[in-house]
Amino acid sequence: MRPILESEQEFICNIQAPCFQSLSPEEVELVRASKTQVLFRKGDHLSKQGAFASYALFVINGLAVQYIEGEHSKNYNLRIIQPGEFVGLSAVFNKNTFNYSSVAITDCQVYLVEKAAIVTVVQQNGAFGFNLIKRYCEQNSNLFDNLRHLLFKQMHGRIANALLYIDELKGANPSVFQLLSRKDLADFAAISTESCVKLLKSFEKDGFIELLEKDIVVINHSGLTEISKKG
Amino acid sequence: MRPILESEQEFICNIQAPCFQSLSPEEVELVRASKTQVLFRKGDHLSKQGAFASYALFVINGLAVQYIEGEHSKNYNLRIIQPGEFVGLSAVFNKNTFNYSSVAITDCQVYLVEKAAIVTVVQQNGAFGFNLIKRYCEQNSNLFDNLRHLLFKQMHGRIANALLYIDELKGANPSVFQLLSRKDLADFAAISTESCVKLLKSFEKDGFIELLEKDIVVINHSGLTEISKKG
DNA sequence: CGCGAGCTTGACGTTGTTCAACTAGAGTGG
DNA sequence: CCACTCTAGTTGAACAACGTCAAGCTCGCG
Repeated sequence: MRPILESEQEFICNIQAPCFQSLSPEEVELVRASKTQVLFRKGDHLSKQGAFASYALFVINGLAVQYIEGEHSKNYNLRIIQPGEFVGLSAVFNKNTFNYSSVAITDCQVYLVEKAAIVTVVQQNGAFGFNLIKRYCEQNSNLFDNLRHLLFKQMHGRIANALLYIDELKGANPSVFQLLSRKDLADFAAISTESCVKLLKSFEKDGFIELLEKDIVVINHSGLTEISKKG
Repeated sequence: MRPILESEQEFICNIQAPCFQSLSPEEVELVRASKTQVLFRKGDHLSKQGAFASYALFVINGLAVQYIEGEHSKNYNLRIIQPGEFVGLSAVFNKNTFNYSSVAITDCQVYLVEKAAIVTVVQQNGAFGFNLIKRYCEQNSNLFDNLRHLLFKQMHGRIANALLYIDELKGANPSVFQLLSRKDLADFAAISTESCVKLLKSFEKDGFIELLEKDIVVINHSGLTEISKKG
């Protein structure tokens, strides 16, 4: 992770992301003034569960995995963070600690925006707040979906679901699967690495997927969907 | 569930709840105009997972259980909704369906507020939006906690946690435990009713709790906390 | 060439669910 | 007032799902 100077032309991004559109020029200036741009290297932590946070992160570029940490290096992967998404917003409004960790799986260009700036803008600008609430709502819905899967599906359904989720990202990012180890995959489904391996093999045998080196190709999309639903 | 006329003096509540404090007189009027007051009877559904929602609910009075529905009547109880809390806000900003169910465990006086009114106020009034975001954040944090418990703790820890959670509400509401069946309790910990019964007995045997008729008294608070932490 | 990390496989154990049977109280109708 | 049914609670035994362990394998890298 290294800070990036505003002068390094190639890295300067205007605050053009859709979610900043509703800001007034002064508000843009405020955000711009209270942000730092940082490059996280593959493997770096963007956020660490439980750590104090005086800023929120906004991903310009790259991919990261958001996960919950348990004891004994048991993690649960919630989602893959893509460009245009916030990380650690909750720290702004609530606890001022991150309630999840996230780690870069490719190099990531990220804005760190100071909490105070975000709070100010939200209070001034209803439209921006509205946008933020919508994002929260979406996150909330996703958490509910996660809970539903964990509670009511078993291994097969959960892995199928994880595969389908990651496969969706393949369009924008053809190498997603190569970026993830078996343990990473297992952690998306909240199962052990060994079970993950066994299930992948059995899915391959049954013609649902193909395992090439590190890549995974979904062959029978609807079949997997079926499994994911049935549990 | 029955609607209540504004003229029924005893049921008229001003919008005095803390979260409405930041509204301007016109905004208060807007909310007042687009709300209905309803009495839900014990056992009525305040919200039904998946159902369309054109309104959010605001609980004035009474208790309800918020839960996620799975197939085969397997539910997971998320929390007990108390006076002053919103239900179904996510429907306002996001999907326009409820992503959880909730059922009254005592009679509940509730405001139904039209989505449009809330959206308008949020967009106009940054402070109100800010407040709402904070509530969301809190809900989010709670969901993370729920996930953490489900993922990393086993039966004993989960039930201990559920007992402690409900016990906290006993102050404001001495009869909470009587309002909940063993299945309800089990659903808070996401275990089977049978396991719940067995665990309660064993906790009683070990002097952590006392089982009286339908009430449960926590005797060894710190012991339960220990169990809840250890898993 | 050797070493270590990630992957793979099968045997075994644990956790917690399911099933079936039994009990106790609460209502209901004759 | 007594059978009756119905629901909630209780118990133990059988079973399934899944994790853990131990061992071997492969491939990239020093």
